[in-house]
Amino acid sequence: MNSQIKILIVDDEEDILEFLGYNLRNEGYEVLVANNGLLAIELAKKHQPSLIILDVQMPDMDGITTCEKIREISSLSDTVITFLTARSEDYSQIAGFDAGADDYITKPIRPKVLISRVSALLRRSGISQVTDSILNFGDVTINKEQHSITYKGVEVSFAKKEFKLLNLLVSKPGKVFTREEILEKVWGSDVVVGDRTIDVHIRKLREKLADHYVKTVKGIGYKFEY
Amino acid sequence: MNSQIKILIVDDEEDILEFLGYNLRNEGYEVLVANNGLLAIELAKKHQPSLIILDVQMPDMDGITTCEKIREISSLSDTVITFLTARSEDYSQIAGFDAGADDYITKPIRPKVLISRVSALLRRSGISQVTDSILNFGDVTINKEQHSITYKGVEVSFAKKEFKLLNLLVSKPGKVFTREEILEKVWGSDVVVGDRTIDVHIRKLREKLADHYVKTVKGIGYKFEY
DNA sequence: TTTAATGTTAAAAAATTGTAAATTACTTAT
DNA sequence: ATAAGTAATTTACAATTTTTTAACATTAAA
Repeated sequence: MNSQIKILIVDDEEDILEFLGYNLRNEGYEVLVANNGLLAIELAKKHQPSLIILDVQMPDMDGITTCEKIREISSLSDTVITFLTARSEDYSQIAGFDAGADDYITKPIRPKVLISRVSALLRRSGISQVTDSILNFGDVTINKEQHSITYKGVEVSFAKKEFKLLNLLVSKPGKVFTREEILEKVWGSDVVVGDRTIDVHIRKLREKLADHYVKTVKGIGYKFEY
Repeated sequence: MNSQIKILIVDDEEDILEFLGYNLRNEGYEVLVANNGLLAIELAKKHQPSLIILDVQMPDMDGITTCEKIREISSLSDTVITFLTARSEDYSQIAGFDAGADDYITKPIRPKVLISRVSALLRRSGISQVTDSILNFGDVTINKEQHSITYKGVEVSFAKKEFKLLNLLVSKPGKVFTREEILEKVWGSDVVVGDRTIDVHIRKLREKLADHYVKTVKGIGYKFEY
């Protein structure tokens, strides 16, 4: 179910808000609306929607500016932003959306197209999974929200770094993460640690889960398989 | 690397084909060209490019018609189509979307804009991730991201150098790589290794895959065939 | 046939990773 | 503020895997 996915619609035209809102609510999304950029930013901060649909042309603060401001908010880095544009609008105007939009939807809007576009966007950014924040891999279940992991049904406690490391590996099962990548993503780019630190943490994961989940690719790095 | 993302360019002007082709190849894309709609459709069917760049104005069959025909081909439903239009052609921009295009690029084309637009399009449609790292040669499948190779469906483990060597050979099937080239690309220009080192590694490849994939060209080097 | 080039094998050398224990850094509760 | 507990890192060495070498066999082209 979509029941907990939040979508924020931003447009100065009441009609559009209603039209989009109606259709999206119908699909089970939780819909928030704003008729101007400032309100949009406020609502976005407060509710952390998964998706923001943003009209380009608005009085006071236009969509592009709003988008840029939203992109500066780190708590919203996972939020997908899509523009709403009239077909006639010169693309170059929209082109500034390198700045941070993920897609654009052109008016006039056909409901079916809207729905499929929205669900594709959410799927693509992995939000439909993240939002319920429970991941399952074989005997391993990860609950990001609760920061807990169960192996074969029983809860296993993971220290902070271990959790982060496992989450990184699990974020793309099968993909090999190089030592550099791991250092960068788990420890941070500026931190310097000894040669064996990663190995030791990998070992902890293997101790707590079955060995076969975390695989060494010698000379390259590690990957998660299940 | 982008090395296996295919882009088909369709334009009746040779200059444009060359210009676009040069710039896209430079970025690592595999570029196909067609100077008319019929050839475009044929090539598209055969190679299933990720992106088709289609000039609107062409003799015989124009871009819009071509686009409509391509959109009827189900195997190409994931292909992104973008039009190429002169800035002044306003109508075609609108008609283009109805015909099934995903975007349009206006002439004159600036290389950097082209590149960023293309990568944005591919990113948006999730293609860069999906296609990115899976190569197929007969019974051999190479997944760079997973750093894994399967032969006839079963995974075979390749050490780092072996993997690198196979990838080099495979990067241009049929091309003969001299020993010097191989040394340079796999070992690096400054490394000095004995005479038999390459042979031993080639042997490893042959052990793990069927013999016939890696062929010796005596006095010159080795090539990959399938 | 001759001969330079390549194939084959096993073993040595080098590189990389695994592990346990000790140390240091942090947190938490008293 | 201090002690105790937990987490993170380092160290030193073991184990494993990869890469190279070297000696000899085989092959294909001139």
